[in-house]
Amino acid sequence: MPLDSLESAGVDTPSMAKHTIYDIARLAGVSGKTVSRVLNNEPSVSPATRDRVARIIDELGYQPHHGARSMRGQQRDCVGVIFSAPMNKWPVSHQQIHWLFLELERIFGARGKFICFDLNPYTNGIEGVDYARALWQQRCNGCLIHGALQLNDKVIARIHSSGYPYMALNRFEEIPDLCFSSVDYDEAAYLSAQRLIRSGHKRIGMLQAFHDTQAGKERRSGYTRALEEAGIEIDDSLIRPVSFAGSDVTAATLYLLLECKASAIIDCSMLEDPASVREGARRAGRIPGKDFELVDWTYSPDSISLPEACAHVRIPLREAASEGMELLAQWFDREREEPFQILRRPELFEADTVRELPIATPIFDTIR
Amino acid sequence: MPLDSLESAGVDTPSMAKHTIYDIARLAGVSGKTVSRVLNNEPSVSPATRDRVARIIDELGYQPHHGARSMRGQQRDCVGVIFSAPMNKWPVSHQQIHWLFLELERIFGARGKFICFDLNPYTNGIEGVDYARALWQQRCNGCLIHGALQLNDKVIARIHSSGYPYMALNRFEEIPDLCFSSVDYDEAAYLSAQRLIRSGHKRIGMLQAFHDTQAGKERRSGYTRALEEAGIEIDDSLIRPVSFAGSDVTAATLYLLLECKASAIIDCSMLEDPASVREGARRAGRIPGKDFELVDWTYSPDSISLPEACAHVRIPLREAASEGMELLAQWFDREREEPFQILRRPELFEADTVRELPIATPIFDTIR
DNA sequence: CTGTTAGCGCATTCAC
DNA sequence: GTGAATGCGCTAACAG
Repeated sequence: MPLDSLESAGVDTPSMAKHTIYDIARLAGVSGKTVSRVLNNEPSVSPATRDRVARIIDELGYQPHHGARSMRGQQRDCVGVIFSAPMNKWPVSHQQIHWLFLELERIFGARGKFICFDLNPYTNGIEGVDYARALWQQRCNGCLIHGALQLNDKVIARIHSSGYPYMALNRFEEIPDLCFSSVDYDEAAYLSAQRLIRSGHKRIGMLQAFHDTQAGKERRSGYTRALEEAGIEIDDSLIRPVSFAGSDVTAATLYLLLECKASAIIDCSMLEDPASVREGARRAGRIPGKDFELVDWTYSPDSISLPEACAHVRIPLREAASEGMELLAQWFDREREEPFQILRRPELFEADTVRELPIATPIFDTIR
Repeated sequence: MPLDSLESAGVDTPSMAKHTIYDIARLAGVSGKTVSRVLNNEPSVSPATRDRVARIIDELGYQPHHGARSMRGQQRDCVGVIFSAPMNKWPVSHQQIHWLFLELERIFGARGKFICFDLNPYTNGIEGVDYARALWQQRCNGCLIHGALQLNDKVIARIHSSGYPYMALNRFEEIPDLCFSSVDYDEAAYLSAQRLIRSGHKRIGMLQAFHDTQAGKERRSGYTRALEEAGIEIDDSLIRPVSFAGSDVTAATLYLLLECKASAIIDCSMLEDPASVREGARRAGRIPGKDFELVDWTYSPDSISLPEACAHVRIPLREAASEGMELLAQWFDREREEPFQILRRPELFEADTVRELPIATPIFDTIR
C-alpha cells in the first residue's frame, strides 16, 4: 500500500508495508532513478535532494529489495559458506565452527556482507551432491568452501570456472590453478615419516584421515616419498584410513600395532583426542611412547594432542584460512582481480621443545 | 550466451553460462511457462514433456535465479538467523554456536532451506542497530532471533508486525503476543532466592547476567518477589550486573561478599565457569559452599557449573529453542498459520540429587 | 543534476 | 495441456 504522506508512515512506528523506490520518490518529489542514485551513493545528486531522500528512506526504514537488485546490478553483498560434506560425515568441532563464525564476522561482517549457508547438501544433481546451489541461484556472489575436497568432486570445477570469487581450503590436483589457502599435507606426512625413520623405524603406521580426499592423498604421497627415499618398502596395510569416530581410531591403532606389527605410528587422524589412541594401544598391550613411538598432528597453535608423542606436527590450517579469507574478501570487493594460492608449511617439532611453539611459514604463496 | 544445441552445453562439463528458463524452453521445444511448471512441480504438464524438460534442466545444471523468483513468488526458502547483539558484546560459546548449527541443519536443512546470517549488526537506523536487514531486503522470508532482547529494542516490534514468520528466544514484556520459545527466568530467580531464604539467608547476592535485557529484568523480578514474600527488605546493591568477562564475575563476587556482606549468592551469570566465582571468593577470604552458600544456574542438561553450590537451577533454553525451531519451520512451510509461545519451567534441584537429572516441564505453551 | 525507457528472469493471468 | 502477455523492483543506458 503506497503512502500518501510522510506522516501516515510515522517516524516512531515505521510502516511495515513494503515500500519501493517509487514510494520514496513520490514522497521526496523526485524520480525513482534519483532515489536509486542516493541508495547507491552515486554522485551527481545535489546535497539538498540527497538529504531529503535519505531522510525519508531512514524514516520509513526502507531497504531495497534484494531480489530486484540482484537482477540488474553486479554488486557482491553475500558470501556463501559451503560445507563440502554434511556434518554427520565430517563433524566440524565446536572450536572450528566458532572460529569460523568469528572470522566471518571479523572479515566479511565488517564489510557489511551477508553470509548464506546451504545446510542441505543432499540434493543430487547428475554429478552427485551439488553443494553450491546458493551460488547457481545467485543468492550469493561468491563462496568459501569449508572442508576437504573429495577426489571425485565435480562441483569445485564448476565453481572454479564460474567466474565467481571463491576459495577452497584444500589444493586439488585436477585443477592446478584452483584458488585455495591450505597446508601442505604431503610435506607434513613426509616430515612425520622421516622423523620416525631417523629413529630407526621401518614399520611405520599411519592413522589417515580424509582418505578419499585430496588431503588424504597428500598424506599418502608424503609418507610414501619419505619411505622410498630411505629405501623402505611400502606396505599399504600400514596406511589405515580412519573416520572421525574415536572407536575407529582405536580399532585402527590396535590393528596397526598387532596385525601390521607397526613399531611407530603417525597420528594424522586429526581427531586430536589422545584417549582413542591410548585405548587402541592398551588393547594391543602397548604403552604409547614406550612400546612404540608416535608423531601426532594438530591444528592448534597452543596445544598438542598426544603428550606421549616423540614429535608433533603443527598444521596451521586456520592461519592459512584466515589469510585466505582476507584475500577472498578483497577479491569480492574488487580490490584484487585474481584468484590466489596460499600453501603453508607444517612445522615438526620435538616433544622436548614443546614450549617453544614454532611460527608456521608459507611454502609458496602466489600473492606476495 | 544462449545455447543453440544441447550438445554444446555438454553433460560432463555443465556450461557456466547463466541460463534462463527460456534457454531450457528452446532446447526442449516448449514455452518458458512450461519450464516454470516443471520447476515448480505444477500439474498439467504431460509426463513426456515433463521428463524432457527435467532432463535438460539436470544436464545443464540449471537453477532458477533466486532474485527473479523472489520478485514474483511467495515461496519461503531462506531463514534468517539474527544475533541480537554483536559477538563481542554477547559472546556465543563454542558449544552454543555448534548446537545452533546442528539444529539448523537438522530442522531447516532437512527442509531444503538456506540460512542467511547478517553478521553486521552495526548499521544504525533511526532506532539504533537494525539487526533485521536481511528480512527487510527480503533475502530471507522469516527469521530466528538468537540472543537476549534488550529492553529498548525497537526492531523486534517491526519484525513482529511484519507478517514474516519469526521466533525470538525471549519473552518481551512490551509485546505480549510475541512469538517466542524461552525459559521462565522470573521463576528461576524466584526458586533460587526462595531456596536460600529457606536456609535462613537474608542477604542474598545475585550475579545478574543480561541486566539491560528482558531476561535480566525477569531475574530481578523473580528475586524481588521471593524476598518480598518472605518479608525481607530489598537491597538493590545485592543485585549485581555482570558481563561475560570472567574478571567481571570475580569482581562482582568479591564485591557482594565484602562490600554487601552477602551470605549467599545466586550465580545467574550464565558464564558457567566455577573459576571466576572461586577467585572472587578467594579474594574475599571465603570458601564457596563453606563460608557462604551458592545456587548456580546452568543451561546444560548433563552437568553443573559450580560443584560447591547447595542447589542447582537448570535452564532448559536449548530444549525450548529446539522445540520452537520445529514450530517455526512448520510456520515457514505454512503447515501452521499462527505464531506460538513456549515457556519452559526451570528446575531447581539439591546438590545431593545431582545424579537424578530432572526433566524440564513447560509452564505454558500455547501450541498444544 | 535529473528523468525516461527498457529489461533483468521469473510467475501469474488469461487465452487458446 | 500449453503459450503469450504482463509486471514484480530495481538499475543501466540514454536523454535532457
